[in-house]
Amino acid sequence: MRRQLTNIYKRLYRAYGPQHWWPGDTPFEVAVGAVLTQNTNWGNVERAIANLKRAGALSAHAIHVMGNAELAELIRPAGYFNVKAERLKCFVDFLIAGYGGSMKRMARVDHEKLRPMLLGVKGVGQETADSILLYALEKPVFVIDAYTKRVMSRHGVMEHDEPYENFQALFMGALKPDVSMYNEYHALIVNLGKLRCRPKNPGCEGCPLEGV
DNA sequence: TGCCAGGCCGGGT
DNA sequence: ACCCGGCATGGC
Repeated sequence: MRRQLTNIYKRLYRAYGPQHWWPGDTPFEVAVGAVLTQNTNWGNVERAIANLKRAGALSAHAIHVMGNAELAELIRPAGYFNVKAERLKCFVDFLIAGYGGSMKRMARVDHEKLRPMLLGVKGVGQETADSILLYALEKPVFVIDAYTKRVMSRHGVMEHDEPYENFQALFMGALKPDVSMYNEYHALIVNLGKLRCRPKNPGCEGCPLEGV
């Protein structure tokens, strides 16, 4: 299994090169993006983040003091804007209450302790928590998402309906903890999913994983 | 035009 | 412990 997972990584990396994720200028912006991109096209998230920046609202304090309706209006392009406004608020409340609004201070917490705390925030599920841990806080945590399940199940690594924890345990049991590799691996999978590994394309023609 | 996008929650079984 | 409906915009 270790061989197969490293092989897949090497093939993707050779085919597409480094992805330099996460798209975002600061750890806080990465965390905001992680919430906004839930079941949502990244392009729409970019508009929402641009709105926040233009309004000078891309900070823990600004979001903390903003009304839910006003926040929802700014993030409207990201979809589910009412729920996401509340979720952003919950995350920001958590960040302010525990770490004075500082991602840097939150990063000092051991990730095995921090992960369940993040999961306790309403609106932060496993993928969002792990995206924040890996991409905003640079913790060696492997992120699983819909693409990962789709790609890996298609190549016989694991059944698609296995739960998140099983996929994550598979990767983290097989691969040494390595922040930059975990970062690239997940980004490459998403890139692959966007490009061609989709339900309408069962053959994956020309896919770098052909035969794996 | 309909389907899909880097999920998550709450209520029901 | 699972299953499902709801949440919503924009691109193709």
